[in-house]
Amino acid sequence: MSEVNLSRFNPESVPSQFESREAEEKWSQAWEDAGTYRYAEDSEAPRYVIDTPPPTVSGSLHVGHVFSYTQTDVIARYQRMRGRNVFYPMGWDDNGLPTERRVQNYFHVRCEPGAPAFDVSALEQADDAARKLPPRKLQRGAFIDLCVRLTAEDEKAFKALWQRLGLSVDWSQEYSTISEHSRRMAQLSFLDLFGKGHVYTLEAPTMWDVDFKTAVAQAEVEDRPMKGAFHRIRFAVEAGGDFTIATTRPELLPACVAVAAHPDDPRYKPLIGRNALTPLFRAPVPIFASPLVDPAKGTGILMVCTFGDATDVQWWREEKLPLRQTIGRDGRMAAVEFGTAGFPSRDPAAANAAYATIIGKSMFESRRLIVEALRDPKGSADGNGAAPMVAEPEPLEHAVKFFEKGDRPLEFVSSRQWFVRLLDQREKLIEMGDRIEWHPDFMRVRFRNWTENLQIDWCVSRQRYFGVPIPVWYKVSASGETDFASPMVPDPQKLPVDPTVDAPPGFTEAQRDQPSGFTADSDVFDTWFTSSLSPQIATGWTLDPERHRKLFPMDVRPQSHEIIRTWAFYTIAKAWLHEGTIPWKRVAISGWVLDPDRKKMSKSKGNVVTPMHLLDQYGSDAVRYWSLAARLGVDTAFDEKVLKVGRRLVVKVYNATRYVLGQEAPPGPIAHPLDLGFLHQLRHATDRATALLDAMDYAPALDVIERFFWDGFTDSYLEMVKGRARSDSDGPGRASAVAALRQGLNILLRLLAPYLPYVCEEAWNWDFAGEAKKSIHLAAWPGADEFRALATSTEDAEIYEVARGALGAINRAKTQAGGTVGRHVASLTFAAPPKVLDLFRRAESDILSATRVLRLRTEALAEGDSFELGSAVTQIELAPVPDGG
RNA sequence: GGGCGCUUAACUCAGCGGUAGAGUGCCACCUUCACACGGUGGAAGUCGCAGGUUCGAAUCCUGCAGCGCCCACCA
Repeated sequence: MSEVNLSRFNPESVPSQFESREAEEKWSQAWEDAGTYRYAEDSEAPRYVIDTPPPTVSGSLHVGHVFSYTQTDVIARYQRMRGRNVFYPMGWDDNGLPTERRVQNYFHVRCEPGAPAFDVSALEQADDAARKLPPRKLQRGAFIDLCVRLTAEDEKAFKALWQRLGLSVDWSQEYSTISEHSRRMAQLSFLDLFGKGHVYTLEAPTMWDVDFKTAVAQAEVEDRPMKGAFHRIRFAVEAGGDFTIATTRPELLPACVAVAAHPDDPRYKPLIGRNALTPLFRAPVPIFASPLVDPAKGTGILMVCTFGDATDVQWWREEKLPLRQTIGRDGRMAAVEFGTAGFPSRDPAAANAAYATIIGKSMFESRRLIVEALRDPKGSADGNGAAPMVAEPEPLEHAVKFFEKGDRPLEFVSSRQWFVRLLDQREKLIEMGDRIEWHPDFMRVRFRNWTENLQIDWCVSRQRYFGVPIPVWYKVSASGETDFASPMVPDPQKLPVDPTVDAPPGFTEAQRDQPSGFTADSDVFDTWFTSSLSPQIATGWTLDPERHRKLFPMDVRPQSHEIIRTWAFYTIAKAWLHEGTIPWKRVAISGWVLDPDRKKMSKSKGNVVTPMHLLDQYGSDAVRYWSLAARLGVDTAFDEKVLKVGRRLVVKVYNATRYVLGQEAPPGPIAHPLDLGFLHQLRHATDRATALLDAMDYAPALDVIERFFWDGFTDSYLEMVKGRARSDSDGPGRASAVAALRQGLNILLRLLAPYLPYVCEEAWNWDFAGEAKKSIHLAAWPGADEFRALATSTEDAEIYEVARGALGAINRAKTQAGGTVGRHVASLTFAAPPKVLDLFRRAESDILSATRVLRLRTEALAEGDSFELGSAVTQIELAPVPDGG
């Protein structure tokens, strides 16, 4: 039984149209003031913990952000209404190269570890005069301060968008990946891994970006198709004879250290074990056999250089070949001298003359010059009068490795780097991935594939400035040699440190870079090293073990699929290495927003849609509707029509509430079978939506809720009870109708609240919020107890369904007879089996009132005959159109 | 080259073993007292192609094609 009070709501007291912009401003402020979405630190209520993706704030905002973040928010809101203590923080990823570039330009500064201290607090944006001077050099701490300052502005823009969009984030849990806290966490992570032996430093050939001048990790590398050409170049055999190799990188000829052919290739078998002589440089290099050589590719015999590609690195290791690094860290040809131990040559004078032309030149320029030289017969290794280039270059397209943010191909450069050991953890990491629920499930395959195919340990050191410093120093021997074998790390209590500024334990600043003193590791961590700690940063980890225990492992990690191999992978790796567990129970992978031509939106293509004007035009709720109509993991073409549909729903919710709350009746129970039947079916819809939301299927749940709202409520039930709800003669019927309308609306608003937080909050507050004005977003999700109290039955539901069907059948008959909705029907015959007729009669007056039928005849069909409710109207006669006036 | 996903009405998408669905758009009608950002009704699809399993397939299996994504040693 449910009692209703006389309505306290006057529809005239609210605007006749929903003003989204005003509602958004009003309610986002109200929620923040009231702490509606605050995580309750001390509560023992079950928690729901979200590992929010920190957006890169230096990037631009586009609809993709709105799309994926809204999908997380609906889950947060649902769980909150289910009574969970929701932990929903927001981080900002301000760490990394994009920010570094912006800060350099904005303030006209450069970072240089070891630069003198400088107070940046008064530094302003550089003006033209300042730009004429060389950039100011800053030590790392000062540079980081500027980055923090500049990104604070970007973060404001993001925060404004998130608040406008109605993300139910707990803003007291805000963090950024370069903050002191995050730096401390990253360094603690390093110390923990260091103590457990999971990190090591090594001088080795590493993938290197020549523009950013830093090492990069496998996860940040992508293949891009590039035009190239096979160059067929004749080598001499020292004992006599020659052969022709094919290469796409002739500029690496001076770095050639060996020649390889397949062991079973009859053409080259006699050469194995002998020495070849390179053209131009006359370097003697061994010829060895390797099954990795494809006899069908090129000429079937190839030159091995340090380093042309990953196979070169492998051969270099396996065959213990010498290192001849000609490409410098800037991508230009380094100065080397032939005729020395490192660069042997049978004709040093000719070799040096040839090499002199390319010193300091870029890779492409060097290639051009070397090819030109190879066309000259003088360059041949055996002086037989023929040019080493035996044919014109044969164009081809091949995949070349690039740093994902880079513009020029990666080179393999030997350098000292820090690595996290992951190859030895592959099986465990795969196991962790399998323990996690992936939504949608097929995304787990991406994780597995990546983990299985991991080739190298995680290179975490970067030769950059704006990042978390690697907290390491090295001893310098009495003779001035740096001892990389035994790195020194700081006291965990003293973090964060900057080793280029702070001295290691037991040393003083005066001993920096001195014999018998110490030297700093001047590198910073890969930004993923910090980002992969987003759960630990948010919980406080070892700094607040009790809090960490409550929040970790987390419930869900929302993210997009292109960073499974980075963010998801590294976060799983960190949780495993640090605590031997998974970081979260579920991963929710959002799809991409594609442009209407189904192409990925990207700044370079110029097809990016920015979100603000959409919010202005359609309102946040409608934009959210669009985001939430798309299932997890499914890429969706941007379609403004869906925004219109969302807007339509918002307006309908607003108007339906205005109407329902305007109905008045004396208190009375919900007793009419049609009313009970309506609520019974609403219960069904609620149960289905609840089950779907529990499985994170928010989009199908929205479909269920929305469909019931339109078809089950506004288009049918509401129309049928309009008459009874203002009846002067049927007091109990009127009380029942008004109570059921209010009850149904109350429930529907709560079901829609996670999707359309603004309009639902607005409508809720007209009456349902009560004296306390408690937010709908803290109201309970409609549950079984609530419905049980209504004592509905399946028979009621049958009455309601027959009534809906009859309404449709009569409307159809009316339209076909040429009538309109408002036209009265003089007489109508409704033919159905007795059982259906019986159900029909229980709601007859409501049906007739909604369809304006004046006189009804019923006709009982034989039970068991085929019968369709849609064609139950067997006769209809419209009433005459009343005279105008 | 390997893997994953998608292919259903003009458009955007649901359905995933039992007689083809929604919304938009289109057509007709309606100033009906919540809402014209509305209402009522209608037309519209051999569910990418070819096989197979089944009493029955858009739905399961196999193969193929197109699109997209992820991955793969640049000779």
